[in-house]
Amino acid sequence: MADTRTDIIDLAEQLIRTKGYNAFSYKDISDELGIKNAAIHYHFPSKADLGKAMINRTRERFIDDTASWLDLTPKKQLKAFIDVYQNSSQKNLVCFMGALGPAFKTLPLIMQKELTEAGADIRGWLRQVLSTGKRTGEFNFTETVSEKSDLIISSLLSSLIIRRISGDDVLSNVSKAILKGV
Amino acid sequence: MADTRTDIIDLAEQLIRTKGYNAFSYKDISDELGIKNAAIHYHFPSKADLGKAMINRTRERFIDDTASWLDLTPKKQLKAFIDVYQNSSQKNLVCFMGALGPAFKTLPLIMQKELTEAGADIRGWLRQVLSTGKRTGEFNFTETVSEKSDLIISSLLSSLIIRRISGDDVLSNVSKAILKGV
DNA sequence: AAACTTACTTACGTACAAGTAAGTATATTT
DNA sequence: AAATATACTTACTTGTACGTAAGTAAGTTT
Repeated sequence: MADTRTDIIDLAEQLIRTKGYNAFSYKDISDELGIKNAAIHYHFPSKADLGKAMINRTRERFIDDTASWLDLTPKKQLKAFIDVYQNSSQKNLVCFMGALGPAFKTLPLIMQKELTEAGADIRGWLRQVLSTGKRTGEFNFTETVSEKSDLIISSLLSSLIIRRISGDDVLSNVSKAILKGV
Repeated sequence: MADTRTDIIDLAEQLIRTKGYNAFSYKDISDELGIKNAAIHYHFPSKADLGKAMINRTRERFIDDTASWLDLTPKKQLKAFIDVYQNSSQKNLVCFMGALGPAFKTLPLIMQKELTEAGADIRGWLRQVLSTGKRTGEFNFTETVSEKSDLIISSLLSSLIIRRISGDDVLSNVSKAILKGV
């Protein structure tokens, strides 16, 4: 039983994370799914609606994921978080923030808003995990929580981008450096 | 004395680093410079030629910059390197790798090649600086040189991207974390 | 002075993108 | 059985992009 709407978001996500928002078209999706471009407009009147839906779905998945990690220790939560990037790295996909962030200003406003909120979700979660780990003594980094959090999230995000450019498994190095330094 | 060719590359660089390669057009440049789009085609027959020229100029600047830092200690060289990003952060520009990397596959082959080489230049330079600093004892990080190098360059690169999304001065945090951990 | 080069402009061509209005077939509700 | 909603297709409009062929005006070289 094909759920066309879901299929469209799936493909949009893949296209955005390989080509970026500005370089994919409804035709890329309609060709792949064997439908007409107007069928996509039926589900998502504008391209901005589709982009927003994709970001929103990712946000909801993140909330579900982190909820399922609640019983883990901070270090294991951090590892689970890194695993999400590992998964993307294997598929040679950049994350949605890496895909959409550089051209932020070109995005429709409803996408900008959704993206900013998604980023705040993720950064907030990571700070909270690092903070808890430091309090319980599992972590003993010397930087502030904000500094460490931004260092970690930044390095994860662009390890996927640099992989694109260099072909090297940058995430592997970054992941080891993060875990040694925490 | 107006050097149109240089003006075009200047604008292309700014546009690529704010909107990305796929979202800027010859019209953006011709309007701004008060010339016709065909004038740009005169200097750069294809958009790929312009993109390649912009990357190449950045490469050459990097080579000049690092050459001028040769007498500095590794730590001061690292600081000078971070300053380049600080400068971009103030102008709210992402770096060229952050701008072009995510949509790498959509780029013309001549740009892909130039970009890959530019990335290798930068990563190679940083590894060498870290390696020297570790040997002389100025640095005492516990990670391998490759791990540390990739951590640093990744975190610098996307601190500019996350700044776009969040509005926060992420680079300030990242920069402090890097210098504490080296 | 004739030939040539440089740095453009004018005027197109082709392609493709987002989006829309109207029609249609199938299933569901009343 | 009639009306309505769902999930599309057909056919089109409008806008913009990259790129090119041909022309031109101002130097520069021979």
